[in-house]
Amino acid sequence: MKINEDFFKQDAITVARELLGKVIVRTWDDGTESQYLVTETEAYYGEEDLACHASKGRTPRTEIMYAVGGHVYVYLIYGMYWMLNFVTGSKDHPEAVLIRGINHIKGSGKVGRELKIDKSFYGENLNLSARLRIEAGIAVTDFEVAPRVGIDYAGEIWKNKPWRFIAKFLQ
DNA sequence: TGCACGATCTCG
DNA sequence: GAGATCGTGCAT
Repeated sequence: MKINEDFFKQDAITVARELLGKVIVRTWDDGTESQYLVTETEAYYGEEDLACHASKGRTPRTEIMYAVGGHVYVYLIYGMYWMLNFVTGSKDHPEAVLIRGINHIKGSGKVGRELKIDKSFYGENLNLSARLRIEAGIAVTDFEVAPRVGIDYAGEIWKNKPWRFIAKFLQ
């Protein structure tokens, strides 16, 4: 079952938590589908969040984060890994949720590789996409909260925000 | 027009 | 512990 299309209009922290246990459905070029349960996420919230790419303002790369929730934000990191994010919140307020883990797969770089994410997914609308959609999955009430990973440059305040969510099942 | 660096992973 | 590998943002 498809989720409410207003789901991604909530703030990034809420969406990151609620995304645990949801299902990412990937439709491949040959028409077959694969389903992945979301197990780990991170929230990036607003220009004031120094760990958020939008903290440097609107650029061609971050532009999509300023769109209303429900769009896909992807970017290349370390020249080899495509990171999958979902834009959240309202128009003109940059927020996104990074998918760090699905099923048994841990590590956001591996998530992008498993789902065959690339530049062409940038800006995709989840409510219209033929390749990617989110469906209601199982309720996750047992999860861990932790600081985000790999953002030492963001300074004490932002670096320590407990905006990483890890589902406790299947660990 | 050039350069340093990253929301990472894999292999020694 | 280092290398792979390249788009982005900022300095020239």
